[in-house]
Amino acid sequence: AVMILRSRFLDARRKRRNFSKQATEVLNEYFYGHLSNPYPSEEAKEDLARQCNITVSQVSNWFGNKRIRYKKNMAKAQEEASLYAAKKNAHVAL
Amino acid sequence: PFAPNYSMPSLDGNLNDGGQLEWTSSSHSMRKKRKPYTKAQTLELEKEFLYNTYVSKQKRWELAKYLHLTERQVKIWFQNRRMKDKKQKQRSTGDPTGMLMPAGL
DNA sequence: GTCATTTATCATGC
DNA sequence: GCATGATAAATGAC
Repeated sequence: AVMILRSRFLDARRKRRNFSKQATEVLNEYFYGHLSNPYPSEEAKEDLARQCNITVSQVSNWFGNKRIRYKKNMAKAQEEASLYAAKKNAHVAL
Repeated sequence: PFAPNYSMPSLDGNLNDGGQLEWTSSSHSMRKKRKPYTKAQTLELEKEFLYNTYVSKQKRWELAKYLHLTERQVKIWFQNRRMKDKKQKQRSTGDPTGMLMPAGL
C-alpha cells in the first residue's frame, strides 16, 4: 500500500517561472547587504517586490529559500557573499 | 505578529562564539521532521474543512483517531489550511495586499 | 486564535 | 542532473 499518489490536481498552480536576472540581482544585493539580519520588513518586502516586479509573497518565498539554502551551504555561498559585499562597498565608497 | 526576535542586531557585531551569524543557528534543537501526509489523510481533512474551517475539540479527537494523527497535528493542519485559504482568496481578488475597498468607493 | 518563520518536499526550468 | 520557486508540515512569537 505505497500508493501515496499525492494530488497534483490541487497544486497544479505550482508552475514555476524563474525570476529575471535583474530581479535576482536586486534580491541578492539586499540579502548579502543585510547578511547579519536578512529579514526584510514588510515595507522593505514591498519595495523589493516593486523593484523586481513580483509579489510580496514571492519575495518572502525567495528569502525563506535563500536563508535555508545559504545555511546549508555556507562555504559555497561565501564567494557569492563577497561578490555582493564588494559591490555594496563600491557603491558606498563613492 | 512579525519576524521572530531571535536577535535584533543594530549593527554588524552579531557573531556568536563559533564565528557564525546568529540567524544561522537553529533556535530549537529537536524539531520534528516534516512528514507529508497521505492522500487519504489529506482527503478526509479537506472534506471536514468544507463543513467547518474551525474544528471542534470533539471532532479533532475523532479525526486524530481515525487518521492516525495527533490532535496537535490536526489542529495545526486546520491552522495552516485557513492560512492557505486566505492566501488563495487574496490572489483571486487580485489584491496582493488583501485590502478590500468598501462598496461604493 | 493569526501569522511569519523553518524545514523538507514537490514541480519545474534548463 | 541539480538550481530554483512554490507548497506542505511544524515551530514559535504574540
